[in-house]
Amino acid sequence: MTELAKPDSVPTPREAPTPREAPTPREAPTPRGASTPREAKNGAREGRGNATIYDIAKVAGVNPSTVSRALSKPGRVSVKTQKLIEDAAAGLNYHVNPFARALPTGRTSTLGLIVADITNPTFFDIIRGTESTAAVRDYTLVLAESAESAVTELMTARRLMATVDGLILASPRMDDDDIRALARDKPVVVINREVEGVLCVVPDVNKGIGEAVRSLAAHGHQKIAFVAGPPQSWMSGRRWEGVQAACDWSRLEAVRLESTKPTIEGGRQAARAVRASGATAVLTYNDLLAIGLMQELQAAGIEVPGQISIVGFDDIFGADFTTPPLTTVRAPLRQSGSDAAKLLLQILHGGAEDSFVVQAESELVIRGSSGPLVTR
Amino acid sequence: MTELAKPDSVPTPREAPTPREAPTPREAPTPRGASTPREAKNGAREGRGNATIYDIAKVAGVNPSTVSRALSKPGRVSVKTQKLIEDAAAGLNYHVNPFARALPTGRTSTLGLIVADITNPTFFDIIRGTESTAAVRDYTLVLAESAESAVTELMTARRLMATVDGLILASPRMDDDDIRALARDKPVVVINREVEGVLCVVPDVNKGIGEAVRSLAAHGHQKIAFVAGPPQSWMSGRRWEGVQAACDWSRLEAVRLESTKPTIEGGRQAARAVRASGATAVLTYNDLLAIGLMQELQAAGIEVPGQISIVGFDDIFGADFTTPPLTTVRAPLRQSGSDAAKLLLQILHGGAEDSFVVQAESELVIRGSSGPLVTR
DNA sequence: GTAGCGGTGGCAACCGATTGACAAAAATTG
DNA sequence: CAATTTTTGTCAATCGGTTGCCACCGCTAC
Repeated sequence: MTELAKPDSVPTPREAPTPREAPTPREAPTPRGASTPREAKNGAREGRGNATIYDIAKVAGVNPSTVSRALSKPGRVSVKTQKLIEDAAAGLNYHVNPFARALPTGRTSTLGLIVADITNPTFFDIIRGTESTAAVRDYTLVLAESAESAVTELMTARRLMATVDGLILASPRMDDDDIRALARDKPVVVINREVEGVLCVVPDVNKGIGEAVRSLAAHGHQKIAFVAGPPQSWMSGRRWEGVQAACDWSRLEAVRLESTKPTIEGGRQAARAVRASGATAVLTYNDLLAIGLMQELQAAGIEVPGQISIVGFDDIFGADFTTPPLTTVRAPLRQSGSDAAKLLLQILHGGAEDSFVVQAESELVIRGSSGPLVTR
Repeated sequence: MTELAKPDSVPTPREAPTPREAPTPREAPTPRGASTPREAKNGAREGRGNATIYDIAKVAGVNPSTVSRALSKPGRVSVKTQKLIEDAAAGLNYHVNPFARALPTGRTSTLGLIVADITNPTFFDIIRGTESTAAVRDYTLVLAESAESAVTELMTARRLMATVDGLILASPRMDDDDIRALARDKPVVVINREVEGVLCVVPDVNKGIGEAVRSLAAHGHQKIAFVAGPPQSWMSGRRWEGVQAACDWSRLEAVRLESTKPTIEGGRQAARAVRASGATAVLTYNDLLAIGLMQELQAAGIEVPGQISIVGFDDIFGADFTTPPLTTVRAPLRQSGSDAAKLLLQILHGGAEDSFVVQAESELVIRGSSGPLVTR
């Protein structure tokens, strides 16, 4: 059967297998790199490459398809053959080839995560959360960054789409429409932004903001400044609205100030505007701004919180290293990452709603940078 | 030939192609999910799934293999066909299927990175460096963590090995032998540890340590304590040796103290031993230990640096948030990550030595936590 | 005794791209 | 203009799993 006894060339393609006794054509030793004299000792599989289901099949004396079933469809084969195959697999130290599996099925056991800027510590916790939940379910995390550019982001997303089962977009910069287009292809979850028709994980900012404003009001502050983040940031808008609402409720005055960039440097630059505003308490779009602001104010001889209270946002790593430690509205970053991954996994397996917003809780963490005014 | 004269079905598989006129078997409309009545309108490729080289071939009127060559082997096909194919590809919005490519070739355009603990900020910069260089060369980064366990680490590494072209191990916890075994399979680069016979990227600790010790000596310190990291940490050992050598050279006394864990908490716990040691200056295995130590000493009313100088290691994010800001021996973390990726890419393409140690430079960053003793 | 039936296992067709071998066409040369 | 070399394109096999369909097996039931 399938005698490829041809001296060279003409490999007798798929010769008619006499139905009953023809073994698999794999029997034929036609090594891929026949040109390279690597001399593959056939049968023992010692050379490059790992064991395949065909090897297992040979050892266990069954058909490859049976091996495939035994290994992925529990209950589809008899316990006896199951054991036989499992033993053979263990003996050969078998591991499935993810690519070979992905090709026909499309399943890759891989989740993609795109962050706007790996440099930004806010994303550290999101990455952590995502990686750890993914790992628990035996999914691998693929990480990419968009360098704060909407174009790069879209390109990166498209590239990742090909290799992952689902995609997580953390604080995406691209259009709502682009996101929806992506989501039509494969499951997508967005963190820190609401997009109609797409699964989103957004922290409930209002609780933490309410706590912060009430705390400031209780300490006698009357005018509160909010240092905003980048204009494209959906979150920045929400936080400002939250601050306004909470101030209205507590009958405080709220003013909005802009920042050049949401970094320590940006915080430093905002100091002048803050002082000019006459506010005695400041909430900033994120912790980095708060830290920069505090450094600059302190350098100018202003007491924190004696003369001005500062409250940040997020509670990033290091927020408690400052002197005084930073009071901040903690966003459940790690949980958001984790929730996003869970949601994605749920869709991939159980199946869930197509559109849903998860509300994680934010809370005020009172440290040293906020407090009563000290009149001297 | 091949008469499998089954009564019905029988899609005439791989019918002997009369060499000259038989069209490709793909022509036959036997959709995969024939059971699901999805009614794939044949030819226009509008349903699920993306365009393939077969679609391009059909549009351009050439053979699929020609398409493959046009798209990956520059110069192998004529400019005319090249253009024809590229246009068709663009028109169909074609993207290669990475799995289909990986299956025969083994190339995945993916790099794996395993870190001991995603929680540890030291790794953030390594991740950044790796991701950015990988991205520049159009490689994707796959991230995994080993939860500080040698066993998990090895398992994770084995899992990743299947999907990546090369692997980067940041501060690995596993055996030298296990690492070498991994390296036999695919290119491996180790960061922050030297393993005989494996490519390594290790910072040259001595320069920074020398600067630190000389600086302390210049400020009149005579006895220096080193708070060590985990016993399994190769780096911790090297740093202690460096401190000893530098102290010998400057004729200072060096004592080694142990820590329970390399975290802020561990630093706090080390405060007692530090005070008991009688040293007036401390170097710690990493910044986290330094920060915890400083917090605890300050809480006990000790002046930093007036009564005791503290020097950390690494210069992680946030090291300059403290009051006083932390003096530290900066390790080129980001560059290490980047170098590791570059090295890997070099092996995968150009080819380089099999064993090589890259020495990146460390340097002292003087901030506020070190200085002269203030006798009162 | 035979029809009916659920449980098992085998066959072969895929998934989409790559590549060695080779043939046809084109370009070069004598 | 024929002989030879170089391009250029085609064929078919292959990577390693997955899966629809069918055949066969041993049982029970009528």
